Amino acid sequence: MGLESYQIEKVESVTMADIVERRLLDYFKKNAFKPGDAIPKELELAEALEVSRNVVREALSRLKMLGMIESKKKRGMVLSEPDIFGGFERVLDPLILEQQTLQDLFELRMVLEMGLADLIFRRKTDGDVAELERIVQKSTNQNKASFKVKHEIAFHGKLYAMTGNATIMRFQNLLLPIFEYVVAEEEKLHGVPPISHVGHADLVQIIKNGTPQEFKEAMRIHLSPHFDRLS
Amino acid sequence: MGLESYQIEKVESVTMADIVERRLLDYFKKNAFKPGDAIPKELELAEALEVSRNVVREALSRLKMLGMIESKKKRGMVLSEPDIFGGFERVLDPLILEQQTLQDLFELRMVLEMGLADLIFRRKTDGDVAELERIVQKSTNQNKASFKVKHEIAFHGKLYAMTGNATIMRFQNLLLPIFEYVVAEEEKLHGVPPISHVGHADLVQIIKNGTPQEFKEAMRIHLSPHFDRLS
DNA sequence: TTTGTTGTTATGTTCTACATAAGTATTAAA
DNA sequence: TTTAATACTTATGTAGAACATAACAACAAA
Repeated sequence: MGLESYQIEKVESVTMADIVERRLLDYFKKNAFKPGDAIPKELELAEALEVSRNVVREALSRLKMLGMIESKKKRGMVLSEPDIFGGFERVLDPLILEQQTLQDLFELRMVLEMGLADLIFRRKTDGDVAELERIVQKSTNQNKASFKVKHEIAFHGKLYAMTGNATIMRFQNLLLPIFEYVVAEEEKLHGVPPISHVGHADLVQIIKNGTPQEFKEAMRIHLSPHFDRLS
Repeated sequence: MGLESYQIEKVESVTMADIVERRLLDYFKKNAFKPGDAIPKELELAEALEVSRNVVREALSRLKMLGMIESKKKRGMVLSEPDIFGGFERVLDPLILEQQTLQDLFELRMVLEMGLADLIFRRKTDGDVAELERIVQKSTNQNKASFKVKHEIAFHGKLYAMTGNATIMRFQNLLLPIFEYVVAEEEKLHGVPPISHVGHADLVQIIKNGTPQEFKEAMRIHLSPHFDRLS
């Protein structure tokens, strides 16, 4: 019988900084702290938690990284509106993420793109459509690979921008390098995917005169070369 | 003319820990570090960067929080597969996020839900459909509000699970409390939204016998009470 | 070969000291 | 009295030393 049958769980050493970090987060939630609220001084926290100031500073440093805490000399520290994707951004390195996670993120971006339709149609303006047409226009002449990538980013980026949702916009921008990395890896293995039957120009026409339903179907076809490669 | 026209940017004090954190991340990327690779000792880093061991430890502590680094006494530290949404999770407190961000995340979850169709149809199994039917069945009798919430979570959670995408699954689980919070806030303002014409039972039938296109439209109608309240 | 001992080493934790910026109070000048 | 310059105070930022602790390594004992 192998060792794994004993369900041995590896002992991950929990440090004081881990505990203090957890305690601080709980403390903020329990007391309904809001951005702008002052939080106790380092020495007070150290005393209350019965750890050294150093440990407290390590925990605080973590929350500062997330933008959750801001500190000024003499004034002390205040809770602040965190950068919601700050931690996510730091971790998004294709080299350190598992292949499966990269694949998952690739799919996630496609899922987003498919789901954008209703927001886009709800919030599109004539100006938006005009700019999309301008973007498509510029790409008809160019053929260089580097330009094509830029064009892809400009077009799909504009689609996200049209949702009027800054958070979704930011999220997709973070996902973009992962998407490109996975596409490049796929191309190494299976060659360049066939060009889709539905291009950007078609999508723009649908946004201009069509319906969300048509857009969803068109986007599905547009992305199908990628979709079809999923396991 | 207001001050804002001068584009005054607030001076955020950059600390040594901020710089060292940045340097470490760059260092890992530049040298193509992979999970499992050993990284220099604290003292070596401190010496190389010409800062105190304390500062190095603050920066390392941040990366440890993200799961990017693991350390063991004597053995030293190794790079490791980070928890991709670890930082995100810590920051997801409705009380400290801006109202607009909460709204954005609410929309993001709906966008996800709309976009799931193709993945679900591509990967559904008979067992999945059976379980969905079981979930719907159980809800027909119950009426209590608390049960309804649980049922919502079970049903939509199962939909995400059917995508076979652990990352998307995790993401939606993190988004869930935000979604519920926003729904609760909306109900305080505008009362309980009208029940949609398309219920869970209808969605299951479509998954069983219908097409992705039908599912997308059905999901749109199912979510429309929420959608219609968006600005 | 296995088990026990001893030393070594890198991280974990604490303590002290001082630098620095930014309020606060005090004093001097108008 | 009001204003400006001054010194004082305080909380964070940084540095350095010291010791605790876990885990590896090497050797000795069974």
